[in-house]
Amino acid sequence: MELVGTTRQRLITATNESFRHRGYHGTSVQAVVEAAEATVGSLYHFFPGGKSELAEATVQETGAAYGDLFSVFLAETASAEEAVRAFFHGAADALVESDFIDLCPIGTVAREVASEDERLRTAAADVFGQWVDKLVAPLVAVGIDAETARDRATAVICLLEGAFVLARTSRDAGVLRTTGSFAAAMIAEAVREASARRV
Amino acid sequence: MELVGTTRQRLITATNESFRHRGYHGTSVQAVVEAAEATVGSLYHFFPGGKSELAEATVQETGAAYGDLFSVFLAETASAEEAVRAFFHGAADALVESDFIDLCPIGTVAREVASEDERLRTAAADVFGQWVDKLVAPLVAVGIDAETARDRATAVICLLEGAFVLARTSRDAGVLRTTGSFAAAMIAEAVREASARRV
DNA sequence: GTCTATACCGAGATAGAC
DNA sequence: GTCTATCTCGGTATAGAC
Repeated sequence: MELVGTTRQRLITATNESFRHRGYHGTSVQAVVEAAEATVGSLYHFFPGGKSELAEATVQETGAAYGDLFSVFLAETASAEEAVRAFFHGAADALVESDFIDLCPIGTVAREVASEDERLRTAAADVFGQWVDKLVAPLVAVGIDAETARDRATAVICLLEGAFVLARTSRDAGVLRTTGSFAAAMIAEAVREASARRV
Repeated sequence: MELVGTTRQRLITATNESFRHRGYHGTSVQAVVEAAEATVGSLYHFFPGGKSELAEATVQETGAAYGDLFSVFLAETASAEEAVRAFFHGAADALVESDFIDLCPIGTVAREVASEDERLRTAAADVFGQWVDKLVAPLVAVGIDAETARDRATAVICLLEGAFVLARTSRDAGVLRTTGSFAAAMIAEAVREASARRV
């Protein structure tokens, strides 16, 4: 693991890494502290709320990083359709390289604690909301109405999150590639319909 | 909770229930035993492999139950498209009724342990495979080629699994309904294409 | 801001009577 | 097949020196 950045950053990186392997309840603060080459004292200094607060920060920062990554794909490709396809394919590559580690610990953590840790649940919900918003923007920009754009974008995130589950479980990254094609096609279709309506 | 059936069945029911709230690592054998009104002795009698073996049986039996449920929808509706739509809508209702409990603990458990418990991972992968097979069958029956049928069926399961994550996280069952419409439309489109090719 | 020591609890699992 | 008692370990969190 990369031991870079401030103590706070290393703690978050180590937490994220552990979440990807074992989820929230499978992650111990002791193990996080060791992996981050920090101490429990430091952890409770930065995160007085303990494990839950550390998890919240990890979800928020990891979620934002994913959002930024999608923005990069949007900027580097010609359309939302292409960006979506590239994102799914990039995810497939990353999955294989990482030996099928969990690509979205946020989804895992959210499912584990949604019934019992409201702050952590809303943190995860906010992340998913931001991702949807990120994808809605370029769709609305090409003339798709707001509601349709939101439904399609949500479906793409569902497809992505579901493909993460199946791919990790079956150790088959191909799911992400075929699913990515559907997601891209779904976006392309919405764009076509919108431009046809404008004519 | 329903305290019915043999001790073994009650243990599995209680385990499933706890998985839906807290996942695998958040579930303790003691809590399971209490909820099932059994004892640790009984648990280790039926599941000598302990928690892991109990989880494996729970994943298998719960997975099969979901598969059977989909078969019922298939039998009671006129087409795979309708069955898919009905399944998603039924899930949305169940989610609200259950106060947004995890609708698919299998996905959660798989993500938590896929890197560390190979038997449990394959048990979950088998379940997802069976679900895909269940949906592939009626598609092939109406003339869709095997590969297309498999890709579409897989996408539907991804959509379902992803919608579970988002719906539970954001406490919004609407995601399951709109996503279900996309899933059904995707199936309907494949059916149309297949019949057009036959003409 | 970092460290160690420790309090306190609950985990999974086993033994052996019944 | 069921029960209780118990073993051993690791969990989160805190206290207080530095």
